[in-house]
Amino acid sequence: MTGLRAKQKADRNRRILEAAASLFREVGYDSARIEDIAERAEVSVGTFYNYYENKGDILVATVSMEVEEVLESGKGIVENPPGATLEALQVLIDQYFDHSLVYLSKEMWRTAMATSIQQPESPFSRRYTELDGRLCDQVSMLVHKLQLRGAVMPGIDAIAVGQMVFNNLNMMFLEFVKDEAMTLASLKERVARQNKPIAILISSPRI
Amino acid sequence: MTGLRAKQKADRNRRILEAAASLFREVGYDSARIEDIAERAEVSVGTFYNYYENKGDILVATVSMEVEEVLESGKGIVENPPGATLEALQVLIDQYFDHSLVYLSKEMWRTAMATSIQQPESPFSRRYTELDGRLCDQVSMLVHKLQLRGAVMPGIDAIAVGQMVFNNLNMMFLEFVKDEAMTLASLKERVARQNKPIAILISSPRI
DNA sequence: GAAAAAGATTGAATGAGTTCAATTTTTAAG
DNA sequence: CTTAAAAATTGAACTCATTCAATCTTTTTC
Repeated sequence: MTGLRAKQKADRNRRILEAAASLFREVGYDSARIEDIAERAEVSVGTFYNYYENKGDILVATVSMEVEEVLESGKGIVENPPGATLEALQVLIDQYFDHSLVYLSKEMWRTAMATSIQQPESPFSRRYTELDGRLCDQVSMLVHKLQLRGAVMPGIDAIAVGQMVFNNLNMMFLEFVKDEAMTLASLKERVARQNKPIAILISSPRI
Repeated sequence: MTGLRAKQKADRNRRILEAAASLFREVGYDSARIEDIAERAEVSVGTFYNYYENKGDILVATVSMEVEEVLESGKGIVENPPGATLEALQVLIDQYFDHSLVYLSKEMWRTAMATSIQQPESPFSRRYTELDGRLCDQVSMLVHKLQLRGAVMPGIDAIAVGQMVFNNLNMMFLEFVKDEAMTLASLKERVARQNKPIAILISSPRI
């Protein structure tokens, strides 16, 4: 038996996720009613709740897919970063930022972040948090890689530095999505300024 | 005329805020119904909404009062910080953390933060964001003060460093309130480790 | 292949936050 | 003091998100 039940389940799950993602994009998160999502996915409201704990949950699921892409695209940069410390950090971080608004609006980010904070125990919030952790690790890995190459001084705690740089950029991104008027360019600029001191200080002195 | 209307307004506002704060403390945020808050404040539900845009708003207002106290208590440390850079930073930050759970539960922090993210335009969210900015400035001021004293090297961008340290501790605090199992002690420990590299690097070398 | 068990779906009912037209209270004008 | 205008209050009605007992579908058992 291939499992009819499993197949139907996977199919319904996909339909619900797609229905929600498209509706969120079309009318925004708040105006998308569960009833509408269910209708578009051709299931009942009750079934929706069988697949997702609540409305916020499905948004976080949508966002998680996005973060996964960002994570993937960062891999290449960590594999083979530019030589200078500050430049390497900026290239990776700008990559993160550039990806952020391709599929998601600031409003969607706000709601997703708010949900993951408010209900940290829900399965999709856990996934979001876990992905955040992996992004953080990626930054630490970059610092470590630069250290192996000699661009960053030995003896520096790469993990600690990576966490601080990541937490800073994450908080700055949060400010960015909170402020509709703030541009991507000004976000990058500000974070670049913040990264400069630490990047210079951890770099090996030129001989 | 002293303005009967103004007096009544201030009084109602105080009653609503106190009713909400006490109810949140007694039964938690979710279980406190607007109807109950209104009843305890001796106003109608409609009046509640005349003073606060929504339920989250009044929690953010409560939390803001708390942050104001933290800000105040930090002043003394910035005025006269310990000599060593890392120690000075830790004393200030631990002070922040110790204050955080005196009146507010993790659940209340989560909801307040989530609300201020989701509705950044509401008046009380603005206030919360502004207070966060002032906390950030306080950390920058500390770095600057240490710089004037010679503990931190001249030429370091104190504002940039302060922002990074603050954003990091803020994000770590967010992780802390998201995780019911995480203790205050382990939060402090982790942040201390993260602060160590930057604190050492910006410090003036011992002669 | 029939019957029982397990797993999913369903949508009407529930409940809490939010709105708004009617009403009351306060202030300003004559 | 009376009256008109402005400001606030009120609570019943409304809108969704969420729940759950009844029903239907799939799987397992014999």
